[in-house]
Order: sequence, then C-alpha cells, then structure tokens
Amino acid sequence: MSITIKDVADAAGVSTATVSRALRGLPNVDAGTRERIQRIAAELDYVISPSASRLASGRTGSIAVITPYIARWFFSTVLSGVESVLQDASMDLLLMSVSTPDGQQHRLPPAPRLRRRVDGVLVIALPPHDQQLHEVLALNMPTSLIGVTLADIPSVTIDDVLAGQIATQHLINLGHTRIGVITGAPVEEPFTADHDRHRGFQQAMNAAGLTVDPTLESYGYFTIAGGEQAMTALLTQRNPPSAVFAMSDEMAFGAMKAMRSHGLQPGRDISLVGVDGHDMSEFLDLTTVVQPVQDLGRIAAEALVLQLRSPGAEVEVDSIILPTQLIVRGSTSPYKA
Amino acid sequence: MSITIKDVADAAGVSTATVSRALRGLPNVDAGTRERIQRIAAELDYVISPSASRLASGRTGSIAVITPYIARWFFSTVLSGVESVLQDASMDLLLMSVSTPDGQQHRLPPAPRLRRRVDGVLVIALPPHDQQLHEVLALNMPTSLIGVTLADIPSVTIDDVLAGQIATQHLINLGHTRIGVITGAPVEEPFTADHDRHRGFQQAMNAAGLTVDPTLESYGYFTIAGGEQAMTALLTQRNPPSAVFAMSDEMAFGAMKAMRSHGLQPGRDISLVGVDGHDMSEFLDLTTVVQPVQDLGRIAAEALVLQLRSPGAEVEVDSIILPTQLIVRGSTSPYKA
DNA sequence: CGGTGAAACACAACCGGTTACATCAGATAC
DNA sequence: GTATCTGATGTAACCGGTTGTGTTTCACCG
Repeated sequence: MSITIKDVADAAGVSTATVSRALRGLPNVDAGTRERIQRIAAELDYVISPSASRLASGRTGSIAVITPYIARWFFSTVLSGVESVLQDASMDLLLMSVSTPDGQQHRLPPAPRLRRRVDGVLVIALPPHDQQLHEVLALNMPTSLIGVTLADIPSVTIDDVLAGQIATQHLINLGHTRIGVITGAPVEEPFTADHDRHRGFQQAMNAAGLTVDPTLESYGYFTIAGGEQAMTALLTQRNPPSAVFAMSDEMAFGAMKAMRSHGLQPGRDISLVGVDGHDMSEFLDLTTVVQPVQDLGRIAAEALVLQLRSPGAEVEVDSIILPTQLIVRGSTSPYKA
Repeated sequence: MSITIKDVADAAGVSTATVSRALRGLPNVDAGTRERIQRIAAELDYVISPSASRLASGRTGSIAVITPYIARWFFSTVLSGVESVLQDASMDLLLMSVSTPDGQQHRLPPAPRLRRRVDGVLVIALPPHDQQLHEVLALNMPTSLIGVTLADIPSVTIDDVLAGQIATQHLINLGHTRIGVITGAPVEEPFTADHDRHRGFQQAMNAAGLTVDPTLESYGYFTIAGGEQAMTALLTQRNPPSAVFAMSDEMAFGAMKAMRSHGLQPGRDISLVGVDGHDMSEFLDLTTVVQPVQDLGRIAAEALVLQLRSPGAEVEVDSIILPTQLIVRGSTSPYKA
C-alpha cells in the first residue's frame, strides 16, 4: 500500500496529530519539527488521502460547476476563468452539465449528486426559473450565480439592461430609426439576460422617441442557426429594418449569414450589433458590446472560495456587476436613406 | 447532522452491512429486505457519504480530465462528449487544465493533484513529449488519450495522416499544383496531430508527383490570429500558392481574414481547406475534413469507464481510430491558370 | 432424522485522516 | 521556590461507510 500519515509520523518520531498540523500549516507546531516533518513527508513521497481528510474534516475541498452547455463559447469561456481560480486555490472542480450536449435528453438532475460531495456550487447562466436551479439552491449550500441574478443569492453579471441600451443607442446615434431585434427565446420569464437586454433596447428606443415595431422582433435562440432564421424573417418583411440588434454575437453571426444570402452586406446595407465579444467577432468585423466573460467566472469563483474560507463569517450577499464596452467595427454605419 | 447508514439500518432493523449491500445492488440480500431498505432510505432522504465510501472502498468514482485549453472549440467539444458519458456513468468529472508553453500561467503540474484522488485519467491532446503528460502517465493509473497516440497507452484519435492526405488530395484533384500549408508550431516532435497531418500532406503531394515548396509552409499555432499571420506570410511571397491547406479550421478562419485583407476571396482567388468541422466552418463556407470531435471524447470516456468497471481483467490496450469526412464547400474550387 | 450447504444477515475490523482534550516541559510571575 | 501560563505534542474518539469472516436459518437429501 501507499504511505500513510502514520508512516510519516513514525519516521519523524511524532504523532499523526502533529504531522497533520505540521503539513497543513496550523499553529502550535515547532518550526524545526514542522520542517523536519515536511522533509520526511517529501522524502517518503507522502500524499494525503483526500477521502480520509474529507471524511474526518467534513470539507470536500471541491466546488461544482453547473452549466447548461459546455461546448458553447460563453460557457466554456466562463468555465476557463473558474478553473483557473479554483486551480490556484487548490480546489477540485466538478463539472456537471444539465442537458446533454446534442439534445434534450432527460438526465438525472444535478442536485442529488451534489449533496455531501462539494462545499459550494457555481451556476452558469441557468434561466432564473429553471427547476434544476432551484433544486440546487434548495440544498442551501454556498452558491454563486454567473450571468443570472436572483434575490438573496450572490451573483456576478454584467448590466444586461445597460448592454441593451448601449447597443441600441449606438444604432440610434448612427441615425437609424427602424431597428430590429433578435432576441433569445420567447419566454415571459423575467430577469434572463435576453429579457434584460430587451428592456434596455426598449428604454433606448423610448428615450429616443422611437417606436418598437413588434413585427421587427425575432427569436434566435442564442444559436447561429437561430440567428440566421431570425434575420431571414426580418429581411423577408414588407418593410425590413435598417439596423438590427442581436442579443448575442453568435446570433449576429447567423444574421450575417442570412444577410449575405440575400445579397446584403453587414455595415453597408444593414447595420448589425451584437453582445458578447466573441472570439470571432473581431474576425467577422462585428460591432459588439463586449462583456468580460472570463472575468465573470473568475470573480464568481474567487468570491465563492473566499466565502468558503471565511470561518462562519456571514459574507454579505452581494451581486457584482462587471462593466461592458462597446467596440465599434465595420458591421455598423450611419443610416443612409 | 445528516442521516447516516446507521440510521437507515436501525430504521430497517438490519445491520449497516446489509444496508450497504442492499443499496448497492450486491447479491445475497433478500428481495423483500432490499426493497424495504430502499424505501426507508428514500423516506429518510438518505444520501451516501462519498468520502466515507471512497475511504472504505478505495475507489473514488471520479475521473480527471486534463486539457491544455478549456475555452477552445476542439477542447470544449471533446469535453462535452466526455461529460455526457461520465454523467451517465455516475462518475465525477474533475477538470484540470495544464499550463502550456505559450500560456504564461505557471501553475503546479496536475500529476500530484491526481494521486489518490481519481480512478482514471483522460488526457486531451497534450503534445506527446509534454513533460506533464509523462508525469501523469508515470502515475500508472488507468488512462486514455484523446487526440494523441503513444505506445502502450489506449487512445482515441482520427487518422491524422489520412486527414492530411484527404485535404491535400482534394486540392490536387481540383488541379492545384502550387499548394501552401499552414501548420501548427515549428516542433520536431513526432506524432503530434499537425505533424501527422503534415505527413499526409507530403504523401499526397509526393504521390501526385508534386514538390513541397518549403517556402510555402507557414506556422499558424492553431489560432485564428496565427492563421491570419501565416496566410499573410504566404500571400506576400513572390509566388503565392493557388491553394492552401490549413491544419485546423480556426487557422483557416484566420487565413480567410488575411485573404480578404488582400482583396482575395476564398474559393475564387485561392482555394482553402481546413480540418476539424468547426461550428463556424459551415457558416464561413469553408471546405474541411470533419472529425467527430465530440465522439472522440465520448468514446474515450466510455472505454475508460469500461476498463474501470471490468474487475482486474486486463483490457487490451487498443487505440481507436474514428473516421473523418471531407465536406466540400465554397472555399475550394478548380484551379484556373 | 441427522447431515449438508447455501442464502441471508450480523459482527467488527478496517480505510486514513482530523481534532477536542489531556499532558508535559519550560518560561514567567510573584 | 512554587503557582501559573503557554506553546508543543500525544491520546484517542470520531468521520461514515465497506467487506472478510462468522453465525443462523432452513430447504434438501440420503
């Protein structure tokens, strides 16, 4: 078998308790003793047993990340931010997605698989009314949300209303008045990202005294294909918009494709603005409201780790809002009648 | 505190041993007894303690996934395949990314963090000579590689030589003779994906009696930006190629951008073929050799789970090769002098 | 009807740490 | 010189399961 703490203790001529304290940096250990124990442990190539440590201490040293998608840009980028922080904090990252990658297959919900298994949970952009989300919250363990806000739960997001406003205002400033919008899904649930961005859109329109034409709203489901369909729908109207606000870059990509199919060029014939700052947006010359996606994950993870490390101290529930930035590229241009 | 197996045992009037066997479906438990125990456990909302179970049994029920990148398309797509399988197998997925030569992050290597912590390891496309990879292999635990092959280690890949051949042959079939290539990094390490694809490229060229012009080889580092630079280098030659084989779709995207910057149109002025089947390749009308990326992860995970479940039986080390498929789109066209 | 064996279950020894509490030596205080 | 305190360390009771080794029951057989 492998080396146990007992072996180290014997080799160092101390008790396992002292070894445990010495290796974990606890106080009340003589500096010399600690050093000797560390040396011996290294020599013996001793590795602590996480299972035993967890069982005895009650802490698992791991955090679950729950996400609806793994392979989509936004989610994998958030995940990379989270991972980097957890790695530095020496915490294990348990990855769980709540839907199968290809389809809507029914798999067992994550909540039961979390109990007694992790110290905290990070949830990426699940709809605020999602049942699985609430099952997770019902576990009542330290949790942080990313990309969603919910009362009394810590969260890290951008100001989606503002993002919608900024994007829309940009189009308005360029002189556009007939502005279309490609939203996510036709849900009436409040507070989702697309809902908020839509509110920002409306506010900007209203503030400018412009009408929101309901026939210029189309659903893109946050996918490229969806964005393409949505844009096609807008273009085949009797009176198409001169500018379009797509609520995600990926939908904007789809929209660009639809425009090309119709012989139109983004920025020349129709202005298009997205939200995200997707890797490809620069490549495709898309004007977009950039959000610091990796930081969303990073900061949420940092906050959670901090909370787990602060002994009992009731960390105040705060929702952190990160800034966005409009990057103007070739896909938007002044309105020409 | 929460319910323990003892509570269930008492409530059912049996020993903890019987509860343990009953709930895990082991034999030698009366059908009636088992049912009763299951019912009582459910009523009590009993959840087994993973730590205790792991400590006692020696199995962790979790698998580590080691990857150089999380947010890149190939890696996150593989990961999604892996996750789906592990979820179905009720195994925990520990995600760890490793620092890479180009990534400046100096973080502790994954190998030490694996010991006693997971039952098996899945490694995604680490260079075959990577030190961290070999540290992981030295742990001598069940391991499967994805996107790399190494002697005596199970792996799941595509035939990269063949992929290179197919892509190149496609260009040759179209009548191109002056063919450039955008490879990954200037390494002399054998057996990496780009090395193999390059070999396929050479083989196809040789078989067709064409010369491989070393000045038409450029490094794209598997990134969009790198592909753009590489293509720019090719275009600014005194005698540019009429067709280019980019060893990944993302580098091909960059190449497309470079072409546009030079007023050239992919498929009309210069033919371009990639490898991957990236989500955006259809959108950008890129001809590419599609590899089943998600299946790579899925199948590797399935094999590993199977190995872990087969009791001691020496599963033969086999490297699985998945098929690729050339998808011809608008970025390639016949050579016109 | 005693012998036999298998099925069903109980006992208890682990698995390998953590930590409250006890102990002990040396320093400080008086 | 003794009482007191403090820092360093040992003792041992857990943490909550798993599993090898009995023990009991009972059907089956000669």
